[in-house]
Amino acid sequence: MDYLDGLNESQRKAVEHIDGPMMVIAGAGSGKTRVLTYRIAHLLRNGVDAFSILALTFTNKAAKEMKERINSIVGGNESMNITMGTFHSVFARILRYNSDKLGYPSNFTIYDTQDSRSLIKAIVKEFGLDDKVYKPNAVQGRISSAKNNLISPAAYEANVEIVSEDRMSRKPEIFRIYKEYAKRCFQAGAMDFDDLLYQTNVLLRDFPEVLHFYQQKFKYVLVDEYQDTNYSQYLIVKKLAAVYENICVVGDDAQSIYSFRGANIENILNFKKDYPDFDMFKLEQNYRSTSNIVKAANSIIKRNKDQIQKDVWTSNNEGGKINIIRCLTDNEEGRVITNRIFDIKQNEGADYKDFAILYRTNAQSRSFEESLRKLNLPYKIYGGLSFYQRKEIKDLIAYFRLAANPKDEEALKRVINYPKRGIGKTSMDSVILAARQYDVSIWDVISDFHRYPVSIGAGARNKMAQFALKIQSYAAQMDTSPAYDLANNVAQSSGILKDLYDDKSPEGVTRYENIQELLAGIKEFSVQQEEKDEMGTLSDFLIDVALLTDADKETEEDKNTITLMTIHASKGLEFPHVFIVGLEENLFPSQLSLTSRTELEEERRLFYVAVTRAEKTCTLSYVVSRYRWGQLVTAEPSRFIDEVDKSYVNIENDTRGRSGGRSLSGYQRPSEERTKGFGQMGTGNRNLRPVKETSSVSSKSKTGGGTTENLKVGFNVEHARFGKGKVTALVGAGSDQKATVFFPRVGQKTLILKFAKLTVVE
DNA sequence: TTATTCGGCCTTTTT
DNA sequence: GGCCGAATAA
Repeated sequence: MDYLDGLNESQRKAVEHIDGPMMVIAGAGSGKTRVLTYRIAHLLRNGVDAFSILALTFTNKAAKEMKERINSIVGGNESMNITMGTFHSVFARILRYNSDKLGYPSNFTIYDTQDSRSLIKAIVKEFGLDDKVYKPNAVQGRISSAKNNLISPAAYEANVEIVSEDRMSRKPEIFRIYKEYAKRCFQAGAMDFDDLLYQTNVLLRDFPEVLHFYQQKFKYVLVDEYQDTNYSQYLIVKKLAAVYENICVVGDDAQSIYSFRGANIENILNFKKDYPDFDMFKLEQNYRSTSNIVKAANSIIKRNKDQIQKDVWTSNNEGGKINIIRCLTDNEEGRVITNRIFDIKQNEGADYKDFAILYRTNAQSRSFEESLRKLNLPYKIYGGLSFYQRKEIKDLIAYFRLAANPKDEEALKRVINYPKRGIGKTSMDSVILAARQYDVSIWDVISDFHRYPVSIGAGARNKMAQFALKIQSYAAQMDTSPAYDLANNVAQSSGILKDLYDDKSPEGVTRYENIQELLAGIKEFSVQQEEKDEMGTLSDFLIDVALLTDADKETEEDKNTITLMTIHASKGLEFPHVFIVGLEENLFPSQLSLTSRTELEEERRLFYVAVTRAEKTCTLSYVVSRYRWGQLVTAEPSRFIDEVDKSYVNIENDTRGRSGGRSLSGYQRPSEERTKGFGQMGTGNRNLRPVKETSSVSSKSKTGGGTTENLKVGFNVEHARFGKGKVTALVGAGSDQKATVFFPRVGQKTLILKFAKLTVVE
């Protein structure tokens, strides 16, 4: 039992617990993943069949890593047979096997957030409701939380409390939208993210034989990050584990940060009710952080009222104090933090991957990106616009989705006229109207105009019929060709590849490359499937795509880079040096979370999560004024800064009460010298930095005509084809003026201002 | 039907 | 500052 030696007492006890319900409350950095991994390995060593283990993780990447670690402990590749992944991906697959029972096609589509929102928008419009009142985001939120609490459209309508809430908020028609939304998703053969859990519940509720099958199959159930499960997930787990009760949940109430998507700490309390004789294990020794960081984190979280008593401690070194940095603007924050990273790297020989910049909102990444780029430091942004959310990727995937399931209306609407084939809005509107009247999907209409006649021009009708034929020919290959062959065929014959190839602007080139990258990814998928002796079809690939995030798609070159991400995305990760930025009132804590104590406590837990990501150093920063909605607004330091016990804190550059910014010079001067040294900034002197000109310049130049006499050498400009660049020379006069512009990625270009569309940017 | 511009409205956080 | 939809022009 050599593998047990590396564990501490409480870890080992948890690992050795085999049968019966158990809960592990694991403080931050206490080796939670380790326990989970070792416990599964231990189950396998003790003769438990890998096929009978279900492990639900928070990300697919975590699942992948865990499988690898299990293999390295147990040897062989038994972990391959464990059902492991996120709730969404595991149950999406289970739903696929059983979709016929629920009346869905087995190739059902998974609608992402954008798809659902656009469907809701369309419904609001069709109902003639005001989308200022029925804001798609808000409506979607209502529907989503209904589903997460397993409230069907009918139950929603019948629920007095919910309906009166909607009336109070002057949105009494939400129940109708929900009903129509559910109907249309079903008609389109589509499930949204919430459906993957909701429909799983329906399946297990209405089909006892299915429930029985999975109860027998999954004799051992493990759930990671249990504090972040919602009611819908809770009930799935409860049902599956009801027979054997070999259920192990792992979590930390102090790190519950997903209540906005229905996560419920109550699930931890319910656990005690559901399994009164459960065994509880507490992991309280932190192996990750210095004692200053652990103590500081404890001093933060103890302000929350709602929590399970825990005493997280560490035997690690004291380490440095938590640094607090004040900056004047968000741009300066970017520079200061970036320079700090550079210094630490130089002085301590740290790697880029040892650093993380964590923020509350994705929008904050901009200033850090800019300064990191200027210093030529490698970084990777997680979240935000992910690879799979890019337009060109979504476009191609929409074709794949249609091939798998032609009734997928969101995909159809997306690409029926892309690349352009002369099917305009007017024709589409008539078809949509007809589809509603016949009460069928748009696909039904365009694939059979004889049966569903529509009064539109013969030209448009022909084009649509042609499009339908094309999709049908793809669909025919769906189950017979490997994913890559079909994908490649679709990319070519849909015209997407050509459309992007013809676009020679840097953005166009990038888009083309992205498509190639996607195809390469599919190729890899095909090869992997072949190794498993399965022919991976494109629709198998689609499940992965819908549920994959950037965290799951890490490439070799990303390995040694500085990490930029939201605090939410950082959960479960750790870094030697962590920078938590933007600690300002109304930003962190968020303005939208200040109305109740529970909301504020969740923000505080978020802060706790952020601080506990740090191993060696933790730095907090805030800004005096920040650009928000394009305007400079003043900010107050976050209350959270004051909530950290003063004995673990080192306040730098605190110029409050003194003449502003003076003590900051200690940072700025070296930073500028360094910037110059890299030769990235051109002038290097901030006083000479080009500034935004009056609107007359940009509006004149934007229209493409007119002169740009206000344009000066040294200005930063943007050109539609080449992106951002700097004007290096101007020749000529009036509308014949020529500008020589240096674009970093393209090189020098001479543009005739009469034709060039230059926008002056800062 | 398509291209282009303008104005309104944002914004938490993610599967 | 950026996105989306409506309005407008070609």
